[in-house]
Amino acid sequence: MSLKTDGLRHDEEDSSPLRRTSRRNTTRRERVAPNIGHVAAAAGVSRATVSRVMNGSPTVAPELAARVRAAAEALNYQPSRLARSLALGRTSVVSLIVPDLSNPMFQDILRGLSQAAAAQGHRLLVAESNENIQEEKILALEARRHSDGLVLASPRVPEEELLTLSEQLAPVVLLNREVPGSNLPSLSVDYAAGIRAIVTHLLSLGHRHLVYLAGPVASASNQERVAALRAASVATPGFTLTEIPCGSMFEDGHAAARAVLATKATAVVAFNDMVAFGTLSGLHELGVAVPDDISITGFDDIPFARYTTPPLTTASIPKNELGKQAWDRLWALMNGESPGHNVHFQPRLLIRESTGPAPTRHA
Amino acid sequence: MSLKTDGLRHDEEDSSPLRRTSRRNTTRRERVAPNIGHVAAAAGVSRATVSRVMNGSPTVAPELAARVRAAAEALNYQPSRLARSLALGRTSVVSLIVPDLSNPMFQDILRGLSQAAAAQGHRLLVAESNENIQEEKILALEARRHSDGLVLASPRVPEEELLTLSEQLAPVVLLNREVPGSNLPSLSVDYAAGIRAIVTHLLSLGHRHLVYLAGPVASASNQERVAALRAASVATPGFTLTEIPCGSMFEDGHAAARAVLATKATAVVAFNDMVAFGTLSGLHELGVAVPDDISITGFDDIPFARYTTPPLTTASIPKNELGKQAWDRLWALMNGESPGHNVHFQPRLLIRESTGPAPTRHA
DNA sequence: TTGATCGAAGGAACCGGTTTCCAAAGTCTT
DNA sequence: AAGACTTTGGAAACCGGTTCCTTCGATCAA
Repeated sequence: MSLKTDGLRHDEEDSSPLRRTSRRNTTRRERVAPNIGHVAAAAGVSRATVSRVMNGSPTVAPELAARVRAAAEALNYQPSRLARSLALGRTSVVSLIVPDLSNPMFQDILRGLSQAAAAQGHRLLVAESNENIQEEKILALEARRHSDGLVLASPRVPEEELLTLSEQLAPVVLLNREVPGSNLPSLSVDYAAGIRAIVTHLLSLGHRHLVYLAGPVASASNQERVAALRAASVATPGFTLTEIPCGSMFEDGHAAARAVLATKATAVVAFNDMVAFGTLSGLHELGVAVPDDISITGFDDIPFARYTTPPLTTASIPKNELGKQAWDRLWALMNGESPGHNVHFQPRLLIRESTGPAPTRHA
Repeated sequence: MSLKTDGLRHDEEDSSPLRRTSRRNTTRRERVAPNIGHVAAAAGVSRATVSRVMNGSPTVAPELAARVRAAAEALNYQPSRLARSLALGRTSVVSLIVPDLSNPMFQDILRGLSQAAAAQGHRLLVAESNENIQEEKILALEARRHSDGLVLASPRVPEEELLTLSEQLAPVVLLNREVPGSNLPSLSVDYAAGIRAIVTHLLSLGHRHLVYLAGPVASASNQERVAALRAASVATPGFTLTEIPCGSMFEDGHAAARAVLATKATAVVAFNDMVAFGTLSGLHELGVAVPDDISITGFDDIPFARYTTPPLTTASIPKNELGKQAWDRLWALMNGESPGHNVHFQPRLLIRESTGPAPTRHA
C-alpha cells in the first residue's frame, strides 16, 4: 500500500488525524475530525477517489470502493458540510423569517416548513425580525447568505423595497403578502373572504354593531381585513362598524376589553385568535358572558382556539399546508423550475361557541 | 492603477463579475455575486488587503482602505459566508434540536435561544426529532456539522448513547436532562420540586385522591415526576395516587377525561399544561365543573395557561430564561471557557382558578 | 550616512471538499 | 497481434475566503 500525503502538508511526520487545537495553543494535541486526505491515505487512493466513493459515483471499482468505505468507517470520517457546500455552491439549508416567533400561527408554519424541508434533506434556519422593518431587510439578506433559499413572512417592508431586495434574496417565497408588479411567488390567505364569512355569520345572528380590534397598522393582512370590513359596513344598511387600534398579541386584546364594552357593540371581530383570547379573558374578568352578552370571533384557528371556554369561532387557515406549500415552491425555484401560480388560501369559517345571537337591548 | 487578475482565472477576457450560470447552460450569462478577487482587481490591491479591510484590520492605510471600501460598495460585494466559515472554521450558527415543535414549551425555548444568539450575531438552525430516538441521534450529528454548537432537548436517547455521542456533538448543552457520569453542561428543571409544590397545594385544599396523567414513558422528566408523586403518596397517610398513561399532547389529555372521572379522584395532576388543557376541555364537554367537581393542575405555564377558563394552576418554569441560559453556556463552551455549574431551575407554583377545595363526598 | 526597526501590503499556503481533464490499463475486434 | 474503445483513478484547478510569512520602503537611533 502506497501512502500518499495529500492533504497532510501540515504535519507530515504523522498521518493520523491529529492536529494542533489552534495556532496559539501548541502544547496540546487533540483528535480532530479526519479529512478526505486522511481517508485517501489510509485507503491508499487519491482524494478524488474518496470523493467519488462518498458520493456514490458508479465509476469506481467495487473492491476499491469497499476499501475506501472501510477506511472512512475506521476513521469515523464525515465529509465537512462546509467544504462540500463551498464546492457545490449549495448548503442544503433554507431560511424562514418571521416577524414574531411567539405567534402560534408562525410556529405552525415553521413546523410545516421544517418537516417538508427535512423530508428532502434540508435544514431550516429561523430568524425573528421582531417587527422591525430595518432589521427585517438586513436579516433577510443575512439569512439568505447562509442558505439556498428564503421563505419570508415580512408584512411590514414596503413593496418597492421588497422588489429591490428580491433580486438578492432569490429564490424567495413570500408568505401572507403579494407584490403586484413582481413575479415573486407568494402564498397568501384571502383575509377578505375570511372577514366576509365572519361578518355574514354575525349578521345572520342578528348583530348590527361590530367592533374590529385592529392589528398592526402597517401589516398588509390587517389592511386587507379593514378594507373588507368597511366594504361590508357600507354595503349593509344599518350596520355599524367601530374600529379600535389594538395589536396582534394576547396582551393587546386583554387591554382592549374595556374599550370594547364602551362601544356597546354586540360582537367583536378580533384581528387574530391571540387578540380574541385576550379579549375573551379580559371580558371574563369584567363579568361579561360570552356569547350571551357579546360574541367574539378570531382569525387563524390556532390550536388552542378549540379549547378555550367557550371555544372560539374563527376563520381557519391551513398553517401547516402553508409551510408545506412554501417548501414546494421554494424547492421548485431552487431547481430552476417554475414555482406555479400563487395560491390564495380560502379560510374556512369554524363556528364554535364564542358567537351566538345578538342580545336584545332595551333602548 | 494596475489591474491584478487574481481570482479571475476563469474568464480572463472579462473582469466584471459575470459568470456562466452552470456548466450545462453555457448560453446565458447572468450577474453573479462578485468575489474578493473582483474587488481586489477593481481597487488595484491584493485579495489579502481586501480581506483585511473587510475585517477592519488596523494595518491598512486609511486611503487604501477607503479605495477598497469604495470598490466593494460599487460592486455590491458581500463576502461569502461559506468561504469565510471554511477558512475560519466557524459558522456563526448554532442548532437546536427539540422533540416536538408543536409544544409551546419548546417554542418559547426556541425563541429565547434565538434572541440570545441573534444578539451576538449568531443564527439558529432548528430541527425536530419527532420523538424518534434513532432519528434523534442522526439529526443531532447532522445538525452539529452545520453549526458551531448544539442545544439538545432530547429526552429519549439513553444515557450511554448520549455519552458516546457527546464527543462528536461538543460543544453541546443539554436541556431538561442530566447525564450523571459526564460533565455535559445541562439546564434542567427541578420537576420533583414542582410536583411536590403541586401536591402540597392540593393536599392543603383537602384532596386525598390524585390522578396523574403520565407523559411519555421514556421521557426523563416524566420519570422524575412519577418518582416525586410516588414518594409523596408513600409519605402521606391516606393519600391515594392513581396513574394513567397519557402522553404529552392536547389530544392525549382530552382523550383521558373519561378515564379520569372513572377514578373518582378529586384532583388531576397533568403531565404538562397541554395535557391539562385537553383534560379541562374534555371534562367541560362531559359537564364536569372545574374546580368545583374536580381540580386540575398543569406544568410549564405556557402562555395560554393564564387565559383558559378557568385559568390553570400550574408550575411555572422560566422557558425564555432556559433558552437564554442555554445560549450563555453554549457561548462559553464555544470560547473554550467553563460553562459554569449546571442549573436546576426551581418551578414556581402559580395558583390560579383550576384548583379549589376538594368536594365533600357523600360516601 | 548607515544599520536597525517598524508598518504596510503582497504572495502563497491553507480550510476541505468536488470535478474536469487526461493518462494508463484493460477489453474487444479483426 | 495491433488498433480502437472503455473503464479507472490520479493530478490539479476550483469554490472564496483568511492569514502566515516575506519583502519593501520609510522612519529612527547611532
